[in-house]
Amino acid sequence: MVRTPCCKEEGIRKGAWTPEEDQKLIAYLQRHGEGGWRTLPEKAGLKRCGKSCRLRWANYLRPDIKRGEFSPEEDDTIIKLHALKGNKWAAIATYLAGRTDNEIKNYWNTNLKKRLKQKGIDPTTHKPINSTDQTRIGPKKLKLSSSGSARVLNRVASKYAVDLNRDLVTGIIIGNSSTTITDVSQNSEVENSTITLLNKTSTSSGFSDNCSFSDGFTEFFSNEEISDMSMSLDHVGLMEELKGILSYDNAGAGEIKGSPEANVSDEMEFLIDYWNVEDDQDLEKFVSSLDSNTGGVVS
DNA sequence: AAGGGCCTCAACCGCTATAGA
DNA sequence: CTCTATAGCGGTTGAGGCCCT
Repeated sequence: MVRTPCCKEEGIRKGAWTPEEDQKLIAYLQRHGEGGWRTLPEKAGLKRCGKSCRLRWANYLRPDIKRGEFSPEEDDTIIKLHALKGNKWAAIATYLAGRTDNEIKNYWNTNLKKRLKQKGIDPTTHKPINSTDQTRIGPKKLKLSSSGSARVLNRVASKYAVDLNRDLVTGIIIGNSSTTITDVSQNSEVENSTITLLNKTSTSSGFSDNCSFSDGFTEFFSNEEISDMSMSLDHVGLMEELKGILSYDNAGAGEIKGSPEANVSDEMEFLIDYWNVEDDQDLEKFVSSLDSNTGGVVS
């Protein structure tokens, strides 16, 4: 099937928007709200295609857009999220109130990327340049950086859950977990995902009792590593957040049958470049204890 | 002052995902 | 199930401004 281009008509304007066009678009959207982008231009008296109108609104005219320089905190958040998610600009934008995916993408390409390079860090892999083998040697404490630890968290979450749980863990890592946990209780999709996770891990002994994710977590990582990865949360806070997520709603074993299994090979694709054999071995040791309790190994 | 190169970022393009008929 | 419209995403482009020589 070949899609017809949205701007095929003659007389459709392209290029920079004039203040008059902006005013027409704002006025129309204030009266009628967002949506119906296909028919909007004609109704609003604009010689633009609907897509152009939507982008102009989403990236520039929306009243909640924050303009101006990025703060160091925002820089830090973008870098951490990029290490976790890659070029998923829309996903990254959800963690930065008032910033658009387009703005973050531009900022990354024009500023942050260069800055990382200047610091000797590969902006794609977030690993030091000219030391591609660095993470494969040396003791564990040296190879697990904060982003490495974050990746371990992601990997564990991925092993037991669908994307939404990984997002919750991401929330913890960048320090806005209270928001995401609040979202859990208000979003049935996230709730199901979280209960799925819980069921996977609680089918035998009960996850929040003697098969505690967070207990295993403290065995798996050193205090230094945990402290490193908690970033804006203290150690106890991080553990409590994890327990909170994993014991959400006190869902019992087997409450959800036939839940979609996380496809690790797909979900973990974003980690492949970062991961190394030792990480795998360490992780396997950790998760095998959970697997032996759940009776189900995702591979 | 001029002009060439570089940088920034709004806007566009091509594609996929999703919903509904 | 198929088809189509629409929304959304990520990559790319290009106009305009800035800087350097």
